[in-house]
Amino acid sequence: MSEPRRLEVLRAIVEDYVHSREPVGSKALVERHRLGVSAATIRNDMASLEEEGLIVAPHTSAGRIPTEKGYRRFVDRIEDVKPLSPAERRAIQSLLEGSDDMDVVLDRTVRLLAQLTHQVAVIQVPRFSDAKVRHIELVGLGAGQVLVVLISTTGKVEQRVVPLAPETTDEDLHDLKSAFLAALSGRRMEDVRDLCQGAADQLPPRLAPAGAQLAAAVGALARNSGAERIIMAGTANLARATGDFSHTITPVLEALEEQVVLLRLFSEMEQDAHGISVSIGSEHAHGSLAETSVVATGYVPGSTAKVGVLGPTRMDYPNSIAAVRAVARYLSRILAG
Amino acid sequence: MSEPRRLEVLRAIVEDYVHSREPVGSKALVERHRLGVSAATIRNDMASLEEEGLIVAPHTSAGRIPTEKGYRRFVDRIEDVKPLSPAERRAIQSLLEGSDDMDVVLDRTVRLLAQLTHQVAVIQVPRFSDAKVRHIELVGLGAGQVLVVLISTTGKVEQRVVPLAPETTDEDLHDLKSAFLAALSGRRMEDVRDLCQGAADQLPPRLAPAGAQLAAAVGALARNSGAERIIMAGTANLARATGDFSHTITPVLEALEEQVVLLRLFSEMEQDAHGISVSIGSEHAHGSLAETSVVATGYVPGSTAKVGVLGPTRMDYPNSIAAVRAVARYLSRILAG
DNA sequence: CCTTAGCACTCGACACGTTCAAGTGCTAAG
DNA sequence: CTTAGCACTTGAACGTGTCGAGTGCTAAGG
Repeated sequence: MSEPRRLEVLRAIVEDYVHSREPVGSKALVERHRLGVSAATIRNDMASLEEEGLIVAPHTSAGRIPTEKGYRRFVDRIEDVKPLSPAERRAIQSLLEGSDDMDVVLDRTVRLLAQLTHQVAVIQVPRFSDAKVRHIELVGLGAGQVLVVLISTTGKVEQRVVPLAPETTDEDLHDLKSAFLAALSGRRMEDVRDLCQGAADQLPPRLAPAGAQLAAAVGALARNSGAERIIMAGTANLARATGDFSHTITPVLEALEEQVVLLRLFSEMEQDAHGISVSIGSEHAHGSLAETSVVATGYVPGSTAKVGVLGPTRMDYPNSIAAVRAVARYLSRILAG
Repeated sequence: MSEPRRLEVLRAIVEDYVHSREPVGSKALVERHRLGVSAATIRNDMASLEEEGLIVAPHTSAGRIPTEKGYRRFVDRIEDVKPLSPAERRAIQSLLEGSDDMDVVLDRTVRLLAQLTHQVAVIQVPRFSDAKVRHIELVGLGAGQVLVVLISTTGKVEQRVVPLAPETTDEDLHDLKSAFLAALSGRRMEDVRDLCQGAADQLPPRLAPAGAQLAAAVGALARNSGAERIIMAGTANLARATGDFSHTITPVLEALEEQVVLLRLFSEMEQDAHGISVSIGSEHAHGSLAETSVVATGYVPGSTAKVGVLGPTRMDYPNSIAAVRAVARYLSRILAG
């Protein structure tokens, strides 16, 4: 009962089960894989694997299916990521080339990844904690409304419409803009809120009320600029992959709408040796994602931002890992260029 | 066999079926509704309704379920929209008050509507075809990159990062900004593209290459500013409502990801007497939405922008109509204020 | 002409028993 | 350690019979 062969059996079971969605038995295994031994031997191996908790039999006379622990062992044993097919490489290349706005690139990427893996693809947009204030613009819209625009050194733009006393003139706005610009230009986004306060306090009394309101708005924008956000695509794949278990898809869709859950999950994942994180089923404590796995990796060196896919525990891990890694590499190359 | 009673029977069938999801028979009908006649009479009425094509029996000895035509007749007969419950009114009021950025308001609204109706809620963000250029800003980001910001009179901000020859100085940028601003300020968004071309042509030769690039970018932004967009929430409700028909939920989710389908659908809907559009099942030709209905209405007087819900044909139309109408009213009030 | 009671009829849902085959664990021999 | 053989378990599939919901029809009554 050699250990390497047992793991080979586990691999075969996982592969067949992912492919067929049905418990796989000893006989089918020796037929589909050249294992060089008979079904009886496989049965002995399976018994050991079951004792180890890597596979289970749903009922007495059915084949075995991998447990979460089994998937984990399987994933950990993946040594070299199989490269994508030329067609897939071409798809990535053609879809992502043509430098564009970051939001556009991320949007395309997430769709592409969903298509490549047939899973739900997710991208956490990078946060740039070291962003600084590059510019501020106050634009009167008439009707006592002012549009406040805050631009960071990373090219991120936040805007908000603020109601202001109608008697505020364009000159007043100009003065206010100068004051805020002087106080904030080049400062770190995290500090903006406090600095706004200070700037507003030093304004001439005539501008004080407007200044206070604007300070609050700018502060909110700065905080907003650091807000984490998630974009995704391919939720339809979830329905297709899950079969007819509507009770299992509902909580997942709910969790996906609550971006907070995913953000927490991402932040808790630990990268493995290949720089890719895989979280399987109940390994993440979020109950609504009990039967789903996540494969993710970072794509911006300095940041915690991640890109990945999410699907049923019974998913094609090698393919997902390969696609996620490839997409992340292209992505970071594009964003760096 | 009075016509009014027959329609009353149809109403009862629709209501019961929506509630129970099971074919409803004559006996159950007289028990649950005070129709004042016996089951036998109801049976005669049902036979007529079936002949009219308003209801069908899935098989010989089952109750009847409404056809699309039946739902249509039912919806057309809704005279006065039942008002929302006080609790629901309060929910709307408390969630939507506190004036904020439009995107934030729309985001909250779509979630609220999904919660109120237990359906998928959809909002088409308004396009403002009469928007004019309010401001342009060029912000150097270093590394030969420039952030182009285009602000419309409606407070909409579009931005894009453009690569530019690194030797372009801040002064050059200032000149370019002045040139574009002079050419575009106050002009209609639709004309921006052509005007950009003209402005770029008149630049001094030194700035011509940069100007051409920027002109292209600004033109793209202007067109982008008019792009239609859709936000939605409550996809999990779809899974819950659909039961275990995974084959019916998949194409719907796919259609929802393809915003184009929804935009087309919205544009093709015709408002009924109450200003609310209801499209039932195959009334809209989009195959993937064969068994789904849409209830929608406009919420910005001048625009085609719509807010609505989407769900299975077997949905609670009165409630959906009431919620959509109420939310649309609050929304337009907020956006107008 | 409409309503109603009664009745025969249809047909899916359900419960039950039987068969079938996949798959296992065990044992004994190589 | 591997393997063939075999008894055993058990879910899935199938056929059968019963049950009941629901219908359509007919004939009688207002």
